[in-house]
Amino acid sequence: MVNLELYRVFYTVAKCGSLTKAAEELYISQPAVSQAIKQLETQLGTSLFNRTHKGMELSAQGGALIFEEVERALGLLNGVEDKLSELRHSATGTLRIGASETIFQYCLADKIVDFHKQYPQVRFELISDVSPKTIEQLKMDRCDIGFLNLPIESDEDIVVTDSIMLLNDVFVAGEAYADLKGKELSVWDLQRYPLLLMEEHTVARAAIDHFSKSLGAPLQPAIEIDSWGFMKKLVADGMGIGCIPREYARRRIEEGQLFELDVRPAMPSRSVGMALARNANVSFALRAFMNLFKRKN
Amino acid sequence: MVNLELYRVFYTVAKCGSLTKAAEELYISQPAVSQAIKQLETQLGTSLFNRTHKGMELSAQGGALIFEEVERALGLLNGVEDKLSELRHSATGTLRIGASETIFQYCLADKIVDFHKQYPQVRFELISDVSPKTIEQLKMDRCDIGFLNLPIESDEDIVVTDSIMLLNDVFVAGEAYADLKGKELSVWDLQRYPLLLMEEHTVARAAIDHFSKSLGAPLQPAIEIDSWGFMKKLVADGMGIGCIPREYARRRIEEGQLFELDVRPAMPSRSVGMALARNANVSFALRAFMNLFKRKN
DNA sequence: TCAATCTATAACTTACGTTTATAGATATTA
DNA sequence: TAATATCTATAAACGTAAGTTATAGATTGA
Repeated sequence: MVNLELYRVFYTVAKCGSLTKAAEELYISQPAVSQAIKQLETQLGTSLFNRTHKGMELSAQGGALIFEEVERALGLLNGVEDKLSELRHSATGTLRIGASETIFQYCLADKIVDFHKQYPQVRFELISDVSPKTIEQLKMDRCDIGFLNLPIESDEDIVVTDSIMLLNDVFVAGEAYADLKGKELSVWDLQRYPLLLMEEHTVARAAIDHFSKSLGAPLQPAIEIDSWGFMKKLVADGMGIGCIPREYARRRIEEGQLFELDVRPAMPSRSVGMALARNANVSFALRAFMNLFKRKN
Repeated sequence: MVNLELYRVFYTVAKCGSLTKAAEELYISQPAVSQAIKQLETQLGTSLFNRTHKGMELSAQGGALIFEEVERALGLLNGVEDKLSELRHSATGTLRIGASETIFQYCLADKIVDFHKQYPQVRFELISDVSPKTIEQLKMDRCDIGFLNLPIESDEDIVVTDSIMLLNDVFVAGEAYADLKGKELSVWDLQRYPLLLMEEHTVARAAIDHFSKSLGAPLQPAIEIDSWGFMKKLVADGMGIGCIPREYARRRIEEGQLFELDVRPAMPSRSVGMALARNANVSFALRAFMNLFKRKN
């Protein structure tokens, strides 16, 4: 098996037409080049060059037969270097983002649109899954960055970079409960109403459960739902009182379809974080995308 | 600039999915492979593999991006080795033959046809030129083998392999000179007839000149010609007496259009030789072709 | 918990590629 | 016809990069 470095020497000599010039180009001495060619010739069992007084020229039945293929091969390998280097120094390639549908919708959609305007060369791959699954995706190198509902279990292979958004869970109701507008309520008061809560095994639900239990007033849902959008609709239709991050319900609240109950104490805010696999490559594009979420001080 | 050998390691690891197996395949130790990959990764500035408990898998934003190109490049370089090796071990490629038109016609035509039947894969390049020029062609690597009218000046860069055919120059005439049939003649007798001789600066002419001068009876041509075919026609038409290798005029003699004069002493025979450039590659095809001219003992 | 399989790392060794120095060959210039 | 310049080839000495051995650490499955 031939040492591939010899092909680089071969190519350079062929292009320069001279051992001496090739040596300069390769930043090695002329005898080194001479020996390399000799070695390649013996290993291939063929003389590749005609030695003339003015230098080296490809022999018709040796070097000339292989020159173009060697050229293409070296071109490909150079391309490989360039490709990766470009990937690190300019915003190209693919950005694989993992997050829950909710986070995509409420936290990322705008950012992704903005980013795409600025760097149209970057392709997106959006992988929507619940936060624990997103962590798996990160570990399995199925996505480059994940956006997670915090807190998550600490994990060796995952680096949580930042908290990019605060979520404030609030209780909301529709016109059917207009009498509650402006009234100060406690968690105990809520137990008397039909509650619409996010389904179990979600960070949002865990937050409510933990909050209500720690106050000694566990809340039971009348209806469990797996989508914020659906919850908002049902609550607006008067099905009961919902618990939802204020940020997700902003529009309906502004439009008056929903109003926020004045529950005290308020639930502590949750946050959405940004996570990377510990050993992942951080491409230029990824870094640029992450910058969109830098805290503005 | 990345050491190209590292790509071979990269490729093998990618295919094997394991450092350990790649090490076996490459006949080097596992740590050597581990280090090579590490080195390639640092030189390319990117991690190429995901290390898992079951081995190495290409990372989506690293190795997977370059794998196919590396594969193609290595394929090309392997192809190069195969191509040259095939060229030495089977009859393929191109055979570039240099010779004078005459030699092509009278000595080589049949052989080339035979060879082509046996090795249809071999392409021919026929370069017809006078013998001294053919020597130049050999030196300049424009042909692989030359067929020359001997003798030639001895030359450092040329190896004359063999004498493949004897040429016996004889004097011939047509029916116009029928009275000379069967008569024994000397060179002096010939001086009285119009002679058709090959033009100067050819081996054939030099042979006649040398022969006649050494006998003290230099022969002057009435007509100088540059083609044996034309000479045969003119002689047959009665323009004079021609001097031509018997081998070239065989058909016309057999058909009775020409007859051979009984000149004594006869001219010494000349020969056609086979010549190679001293440093040339001898491909399998070339060797096979040369075998056609082996003396049959 | 033990055995089997991975990869990673450190320290040592060796062999390959490089350099230096020089010779030889050919063409160009005076 | 020297003398100079410019090629490549070769030998010997050298130094480093690549490979080896040995071992650790991590994960999986019996």
